[in-house]
Amino acid sequence: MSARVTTLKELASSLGLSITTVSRALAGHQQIALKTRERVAQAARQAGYVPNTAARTLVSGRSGFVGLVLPIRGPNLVDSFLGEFITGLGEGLVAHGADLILATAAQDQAELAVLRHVVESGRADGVVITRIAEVDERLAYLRRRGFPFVAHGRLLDSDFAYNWLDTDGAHAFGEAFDMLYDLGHRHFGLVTISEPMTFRHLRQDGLAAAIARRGDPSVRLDVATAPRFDRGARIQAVNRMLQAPNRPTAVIALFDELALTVMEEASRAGLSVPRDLSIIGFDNVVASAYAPPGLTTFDASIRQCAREIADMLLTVIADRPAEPLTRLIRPTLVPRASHGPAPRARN
Amino acid sequence: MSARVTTLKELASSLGLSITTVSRALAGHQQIALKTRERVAQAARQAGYVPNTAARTLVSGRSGFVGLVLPIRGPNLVDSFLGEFITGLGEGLVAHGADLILATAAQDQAELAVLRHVVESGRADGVVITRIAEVDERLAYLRRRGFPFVAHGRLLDSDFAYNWLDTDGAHAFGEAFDMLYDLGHRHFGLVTISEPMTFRHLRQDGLAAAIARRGDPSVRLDVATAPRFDRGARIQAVNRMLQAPNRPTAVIALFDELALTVMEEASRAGLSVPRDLSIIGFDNVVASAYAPPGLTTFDASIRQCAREIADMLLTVIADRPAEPLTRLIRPTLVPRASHGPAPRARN
DNA sequence: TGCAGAATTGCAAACGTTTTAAATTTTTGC
DNA sequence: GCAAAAATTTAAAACGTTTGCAATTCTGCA
Repeated sequence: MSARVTTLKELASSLGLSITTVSRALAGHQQIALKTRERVAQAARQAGYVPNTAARTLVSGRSGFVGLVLPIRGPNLVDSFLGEFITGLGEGLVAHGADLILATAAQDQAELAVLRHVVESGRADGVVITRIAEVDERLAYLRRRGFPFVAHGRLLDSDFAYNWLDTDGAHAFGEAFDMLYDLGHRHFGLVTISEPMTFRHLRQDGLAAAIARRGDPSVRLDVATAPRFDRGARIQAVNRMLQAPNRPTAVIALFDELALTVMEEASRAGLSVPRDLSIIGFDNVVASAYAPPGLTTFDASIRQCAREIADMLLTVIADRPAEPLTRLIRPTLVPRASHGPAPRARN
Repeated sequence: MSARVTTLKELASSLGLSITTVSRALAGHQQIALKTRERVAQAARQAGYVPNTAARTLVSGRSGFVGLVLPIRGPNLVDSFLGEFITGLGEGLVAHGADLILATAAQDQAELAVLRHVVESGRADGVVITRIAEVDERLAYLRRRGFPFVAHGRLLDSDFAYNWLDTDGAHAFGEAFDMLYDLGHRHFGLVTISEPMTFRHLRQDGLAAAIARRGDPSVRLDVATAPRFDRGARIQAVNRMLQAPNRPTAVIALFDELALTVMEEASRAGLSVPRDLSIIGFDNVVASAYAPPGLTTFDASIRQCAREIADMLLTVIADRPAEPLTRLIRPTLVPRASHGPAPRARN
């Protein structure tokens, strides 16, 4: 019934050769006679020989896998980039014959524990970590172990170097501010989250820097903060901002989901976007194109980033470069219809 | 620098016990004295011992992994369910201590070759296959090998039994028709794809069956077909349908992306949804909630399905049940604002 | 033909675990 | 206090591969 798997031993005996020779022949060693190499390759192909991963990993110490720990959030929360990110990683890995292992961290489980398990069980040759927190124990752990990894995102400041790829959110937020300023806006709103993620600081700092660069004392910035996954609190915070006696004319949101909430609540409050209120997001999620009037946002090309992360990690694994690899990717503005000139009169 | 990994041998010698005893103690064998088991567990915890996956897999023949082959499509096409699906699989697997292997099939690469590699290299104890085609060589291969698998989707008819979980698209399409019929619609449009995927037939058949059940000769059905990933052709086909002298009053789309195209083109053509045209989709993608006026669709709860698939597969791996496991999940209608009563007068 | 040296092939150990069968220690019953 | 039984522990083989080193075969040349 269930077809057995061909092993090196079987292949060897069917060819009248030793296991060693067959192994070397398949690996393409020059020391094996060309004729033998061809004969072995032919037989292996015909027998459908596929080397056993476990055996190979055991002896070589290399698994050919790259690990990613997937945290499970609430029952209805799916990381909106997961699909893109994984597709990109897969693309980057397959070019080098590597595959991805996805270890899930249950909701109540520390992500670090799962990461440790992946690393120390020898399942992976390197790992990717995402969503870097202000104080990130994963980073510290991996560094302590000297285990190959690439971070998607950066620490704010660190006393050690590591491999990372990040989206230049600071630049994007500066660009957003400049564009809105040039459209006449002076009163800005920022909708952000309360979690200690570094990308939040980087983006906010980019905005602050752009404001400072203008040196215009008439610029004003209101900030609305809510926990990332608390939709109710988010809506409340947004409404507090929109319904203030003197509301901003332009709102920049930390990411699209927040921007979409602003658009919904603005429309619910009878405000017209972008006539009464300009809104700019970040991420370019699919819904941002569909939500009327079309959200102006930044595209970070997650898939491409993930692909590069895979490349970087494979380089780190293979070459262990002395200098850490770092890449800062500039997101591109996706201008849609949610931004426009500042309204003349105030309500 | 790079911390070494503790092995069973080290743990054993530090405890003054044999490898065998330590192995058994950690596995919780009753034959090992309770006191010894506790002592070993304590030492293992303290040393941070994690068993080597490769070694364990090699000897036991079980890897603790479940495989999924991820086909890479065009540069900008990401499977819209991938994130949800993987999250669900992860959730289902983690409960049993299993993890997921994601093998990517490059664009030009046969998915079957990658699947074979995953199966025959012993990387996985079972696999999940999705997007079942009318004639699916993966299914045939896995069955021939007797390798544990669960299919997400079904063959239309098969002379053999296998494990599957499917969304009851036939039922949903029947429900959509009935609802629209009761709203007075008699002239229907179906927007579908040309690829030989079984879900297409199942849904279309469900629609046909519902139409037949009514036995109303005045019911008319127009069909627009386009290749799944050819956006241009899709738009053309939709417009041909919408701009026909006698267009349908209600359109059912094979899935949301097609429905969204219909909504866009309808609005471009100056049609008001749902006043002039009712539209119903399938999948409940995120954008369907945002695209005005809000798409009525069916939610197949991919994440939950994936979770069940994981459970099923783990059962299959562990118990090799004689009878195949099958589950038909009924999707739930998500009524939004894109459907309504049939218009009185015709254009 | 014989021999050095190059070319080719093979033996055996190792990777870290599980598991069978056997050895050792402890307990029990009389 | 001793044999038998029960409880506990261990030695060694096995999983399928890679690889250092040794063995064998071949080639060219005297």
